[in-house]
Amino acid sequence: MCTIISISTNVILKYKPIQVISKYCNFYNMAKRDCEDETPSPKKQKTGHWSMGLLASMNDPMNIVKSDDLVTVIKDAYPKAEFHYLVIPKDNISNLKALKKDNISLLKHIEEVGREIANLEQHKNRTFNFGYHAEASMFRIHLHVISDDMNSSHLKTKKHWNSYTTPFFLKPEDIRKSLKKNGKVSLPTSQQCKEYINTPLKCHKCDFIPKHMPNLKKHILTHLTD
DNA sequence: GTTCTAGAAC
DNA sequence: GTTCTAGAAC
Repeated sequence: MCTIISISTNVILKYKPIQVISKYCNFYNMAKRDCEDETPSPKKQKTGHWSMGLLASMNDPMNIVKSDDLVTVIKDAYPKAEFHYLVIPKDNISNLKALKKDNISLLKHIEEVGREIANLEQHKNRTFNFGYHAEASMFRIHLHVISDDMNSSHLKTKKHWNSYTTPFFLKPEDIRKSLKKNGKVSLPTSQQCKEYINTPLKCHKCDFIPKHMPNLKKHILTHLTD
């Protein structure tokens, strides 16, 4: 856990400008403290830094929806729709930038498992979207499998909304294609990511332009079907 | 990733 | 005065 952060911090130190270094060092120190804390609280000992949350979740049998040799599927702890799952590889791939051509078959498997989950009997008459966040907050790549109702008390901010409804939400097949073609994943720049996240709110199912999030949340109820 | 809250927007 | 958003969290 500490090793991963040390390596990525070294890379950041090599390439990022000073302001960003300070931001990441701060993040590094927080995570490092969690790793090194000799007398952690029981809660801390279990979960560690929040960015490690997925790893803790996938190791807790209570959270596991399905697993096989290659992947674990968990329910998102803060679902942004009525159904929201994460398909996570057992192989420790920290983020999309760490993907190699060798991982293409694993990515295909992740998508297959995602489709299986979406096609479960309990999800009949539901439409699901599949994607990776261009900039994820949590370690270990994870495919979002999310129903398109977007109806959830945990969906609160413009960032939440736009992270699933703009090109910030990367199609799994595009990830695989760019990996096959270029040997690495082509990702939007951090500036592009900011623009996607700051895109004015718009309903994902019609032309409705909401005034603000509460307005949008009320509006999407009109699209619900059962 | 979430929580909290100051101050902007209404 | 209330609602809403955006940024800090050491």
